[in-house]
Amino acid sequence: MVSPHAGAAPLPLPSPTPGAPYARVKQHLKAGLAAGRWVPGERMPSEAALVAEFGVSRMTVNRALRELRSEGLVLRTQGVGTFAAPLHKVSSTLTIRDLQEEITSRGHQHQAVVHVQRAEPAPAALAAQLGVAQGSEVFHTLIVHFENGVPLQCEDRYVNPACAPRYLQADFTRSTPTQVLFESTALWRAQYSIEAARPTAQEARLLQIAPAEPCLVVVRRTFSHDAAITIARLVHPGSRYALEGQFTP
Amino acid sequence: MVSPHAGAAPLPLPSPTPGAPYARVKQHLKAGLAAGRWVPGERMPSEAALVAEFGVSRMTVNRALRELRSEGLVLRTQGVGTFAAPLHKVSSTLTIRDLQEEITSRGHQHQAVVHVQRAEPAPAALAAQLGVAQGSEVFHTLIVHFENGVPLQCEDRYVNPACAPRYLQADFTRSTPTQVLFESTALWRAQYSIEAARPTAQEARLLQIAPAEPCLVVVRRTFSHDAAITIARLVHPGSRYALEGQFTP
DNA sequence: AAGTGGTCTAGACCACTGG
DNA sequence: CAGTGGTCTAGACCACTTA
Repeated sequence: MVSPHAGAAPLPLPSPTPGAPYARVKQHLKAGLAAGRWVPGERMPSEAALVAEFGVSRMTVNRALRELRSEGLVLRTQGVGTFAAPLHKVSSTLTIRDLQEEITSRGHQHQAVVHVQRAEPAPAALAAQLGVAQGSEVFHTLIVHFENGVPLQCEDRYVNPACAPRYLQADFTRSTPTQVLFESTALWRAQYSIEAARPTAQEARLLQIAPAEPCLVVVRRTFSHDAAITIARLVHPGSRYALEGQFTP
Repeated sequence: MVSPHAGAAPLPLPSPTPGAPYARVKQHLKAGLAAGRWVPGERMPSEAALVAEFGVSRMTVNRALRELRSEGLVLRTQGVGTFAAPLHKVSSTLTIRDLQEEITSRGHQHQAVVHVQRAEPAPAALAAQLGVAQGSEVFHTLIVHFENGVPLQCEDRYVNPACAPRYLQADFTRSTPTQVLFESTALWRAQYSIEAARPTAQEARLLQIAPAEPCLVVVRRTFSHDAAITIARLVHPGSRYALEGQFTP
């Protein structure tokens, strides 16, 4: 047969399962895993076995298995075999969205009030984290974000000037620091810390909440290669904001 | 040439870049994106162009591009082309680990105290969320987890009996509810909500904290297919616990 | 030595988009 | 129509593990 499609019968062929062959193989295995057909750690059919079972080429079943592995559903070891992944590791991932994107996607109005936008000498601890000389100037912004007039986030941010020399020229009532910083930078990595804490006196005032109200505090450090780009402290009133996410294996 | 390797020159050939060809193509594009060679939204080389440039087969560049898309770095549209992904979406993912795993991986001691472990008639709201008849019995556990003797998490959990009939027989001082529930279930999905809030009076007492201390509250609903397995409210003292995570594109 | 996964190729057909 | 991505194949060579 010259090609998989050229050789197909001219009839519409009641396809056993719709979709591309690699997807059918993948779906079959996924269903088996969901049904507990293979206990975690148990050996699963080899590529050769699946080739025989489905009558497809090895590349096709290989792709199905490769994707299942990238989804964390199976473990594969060269020379050994494919195994159902032990799902004991209940670590999962949560999606964090950009606040402004979140607000506008809800169809609500986003508004930003800029309280600080200037260069400042960096305190020692901060200078170390940003990787700049102690006492050298860094950019500092303090912005409060509103959703339909309600203060939702207090964003206290320091930026490494070497990474974004024009940062202070931006109009943060129109675009957000995130947009300004990352519109040109393509690849970066970030560290998060999420905790519950009381706001500082200033934060309570800016967010118009009681000083004792619990707040969700996200600290985000962003790096490009090894240079630190920015450190942000994002404070949200606990009564008005929750991080939500989904996880599907 | 019969095979890519069979046809290779007998010389060791100073390989231009180490690694598999598809990985080289992928890495080349990734580096270009990191360097800003293509502005977000800009058109990138077609598969045919990359085939010519790297002297590899189309399947190979296709795999590289497919993986880049699954990593969210490029967008592809059939009949149109491949484009650098707009990085405006600064949504990122955060890893949530199982608390017990976290404690033991720190080399610390984990301890659990069980305060409630019984079947109860489900309140209306809960019955709806678990998808059981109102007033029917559900399993309820209330467990406090300690790290080296310090209370770190108050776990209030309801379980759908149909999904785990033997749940109440477990010894939760030895294994955790998570382990008991998911040692057999292979595929599931979960919804998270993370917020800052004050503890209830009972929670404050169990966690040995002041009633006004901010707490990090994680509510996790877990489903299998469409049946709800369990709903858990995990309360952590803000002063003792933070969720931490990394994000790399 | 046999079995397994990891990878590559050359060429093919298809569906879709755009001019 | 030409160009693009989406997919499949049959066969190949390799590295690795296990017996």
